[in-house]
Amino acid sequence: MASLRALECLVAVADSGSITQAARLLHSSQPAVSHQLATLERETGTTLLRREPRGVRLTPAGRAALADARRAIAAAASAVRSARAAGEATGGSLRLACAQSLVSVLAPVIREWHRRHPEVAITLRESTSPDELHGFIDSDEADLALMPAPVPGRFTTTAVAEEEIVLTAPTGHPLAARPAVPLEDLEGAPLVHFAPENGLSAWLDRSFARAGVRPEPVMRTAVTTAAPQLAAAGLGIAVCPVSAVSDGFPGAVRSFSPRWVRQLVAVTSAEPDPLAARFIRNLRKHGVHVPRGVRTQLAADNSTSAKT
Amino acid sequence: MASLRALECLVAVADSGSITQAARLLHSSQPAVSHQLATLERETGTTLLRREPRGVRLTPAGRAALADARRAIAAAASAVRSARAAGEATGGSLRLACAQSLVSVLAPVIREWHRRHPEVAITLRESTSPDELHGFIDSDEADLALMPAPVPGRFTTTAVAEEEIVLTAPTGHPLAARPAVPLEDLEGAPLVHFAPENGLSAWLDRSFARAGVRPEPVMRTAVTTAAPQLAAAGLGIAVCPVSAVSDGFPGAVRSFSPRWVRQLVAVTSAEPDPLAARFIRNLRKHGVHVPRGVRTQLAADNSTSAKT
DNA sequence: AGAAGCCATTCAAGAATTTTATGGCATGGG
DNA sequence: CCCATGCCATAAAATTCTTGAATGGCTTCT
Repeated sequence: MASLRALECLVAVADSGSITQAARLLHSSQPAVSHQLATLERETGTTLLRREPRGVRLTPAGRAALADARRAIAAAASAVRSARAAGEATGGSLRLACAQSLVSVLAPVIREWHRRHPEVAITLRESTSPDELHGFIDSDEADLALMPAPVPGRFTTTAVAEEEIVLTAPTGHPLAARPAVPLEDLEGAPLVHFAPENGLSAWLDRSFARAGVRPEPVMRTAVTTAAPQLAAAGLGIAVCPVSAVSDGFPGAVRSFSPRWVRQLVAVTSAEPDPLAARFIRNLRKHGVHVPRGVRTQLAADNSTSAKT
Repeated sequence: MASLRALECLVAVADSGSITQAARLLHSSQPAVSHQLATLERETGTTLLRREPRGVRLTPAGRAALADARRAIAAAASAVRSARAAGEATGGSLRLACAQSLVSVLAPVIREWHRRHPEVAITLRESTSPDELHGFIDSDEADLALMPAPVPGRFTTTAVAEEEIVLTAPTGHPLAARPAVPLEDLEGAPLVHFAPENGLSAWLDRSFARAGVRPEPVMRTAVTTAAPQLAAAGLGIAVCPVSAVSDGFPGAVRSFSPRWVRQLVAVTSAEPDPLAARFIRNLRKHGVHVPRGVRTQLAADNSTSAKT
């Protein structure tokens, strides 16, 4: 393969009409350029330029190579420029993934990011299944996933925020009578649960089991935001992240007592690359907006990147 | 500037997902590739790939550089391919120039050439002025010019063909009574001459002077092919290359006695480059078709390229 | 004739690349 | 549990490339 240097020499010679001048342009010596050109001619098997008393001029073969040589040089320069831009968050692309229920959490961060880094192309995939999110990272379909803890240990996680788990119920429901509800009170309560493909399903079951409480599932939905809606419609209560409760929710929303929160973490397959790292910083710094005025708490300062 | 080698490494790593594999693809050793990538990362100031236990994967910055890297490599390869193609007459472009009157001589050669080398882009400029043709070569606006001898000594010329100079006259003109006309007979004859900007003008004058004969110019035209037409229309006689006499010419055409020919030469600014040289060979070999059955004679075999 | 500009060649120094050898780390099988 | 395997990084040596200095040939201009 022809070296880029040789192609630069060809271009410089074409532009200046002389090897000596080209050497000056390239901050090099005349024999060096001469040699590069000779090498290129040997490789192409043709004369690229005619040597004349007052300089050189391109042969048709030289002209033929010239355009591509310019392209090659430009592309190489562009390659390092693109990489550098991505490193400085002024270019490149960032592929995000997140749990479906967290889109509303992520959206304002993305909006703010895009305002500050309009050159970075953002892609967002969402999923209700933690396994699928893990798969996105494993198979390198996403650079970074935002999802609730816990996460398998093979990933690198950065704690980003905490999200409150709340009880939702129809207005006037007995459980909603108190400002904060002990988890034990859910024993036997009619629960709008989640379908197994929704990651919340297994997680809630684990949490209930750990607390020794057994609500009564009356139905299941895969759509996270649907559960509180269904509950408000009178089917029972629902337990879900506060981010799944839409603005203008037509039911009651109550904290648990004690407050119940889960970690939101940024997941990468290893130490985050510069672009992802910067996004993660934004994620933590920018704060996370959650509907209905219930503020998701920012992670404590000591929640740094950690391979669990 | 990033070396092409480093970009190749990046591409190979992206394709194979591992530095070791990439090294195999590149017929190189693993540390060599590793080192190239490290250099590239140093130059771009970012990590291009994340090292993981089972290989590596690109960071966003790596992805950003990847597309351009591929382009650069492709363009570089294309550059040498283009040059090689031009050297073998399977590509490139050839810029021809010729005396206006010789278009009819050149046309069939170009047609045949184009049939055999369809990938070579041919450009043809024409001019009635030898000086302008010389200028095309001097200023590198043309690779090769076909024109009548003589040519200033600074050029390299290759004799290509001989072209007969003929007398044209209205049918029944006294000078046309004989099958071949001695040049002396033109003394005092009414001549349709050429305008000064037409190269034939000065050349004819020189030739007449050398022969000691003085025809009587009755008018002048800059358009070579117009002279025989005007002569046939009754204005007098005309002396011009046989190639300027169109097919179906409505007058008499006579050779001189002895035959009067002029050399047609291919002019280049120096030793012709491979593509031009090949075209010149075609020019000589293919033979030159001339209207009205009067064959232009091929140059003798010993008329080789020569710096006069 | 001499000066100046341009290019090719030669040769030695310097730089960059590659190889060889080695070590750390994680994974998977006996 | 331990070893074999596969991956990458590092270090040092060898090789290869590239460059620079000096020189000579050529042509043109003065």
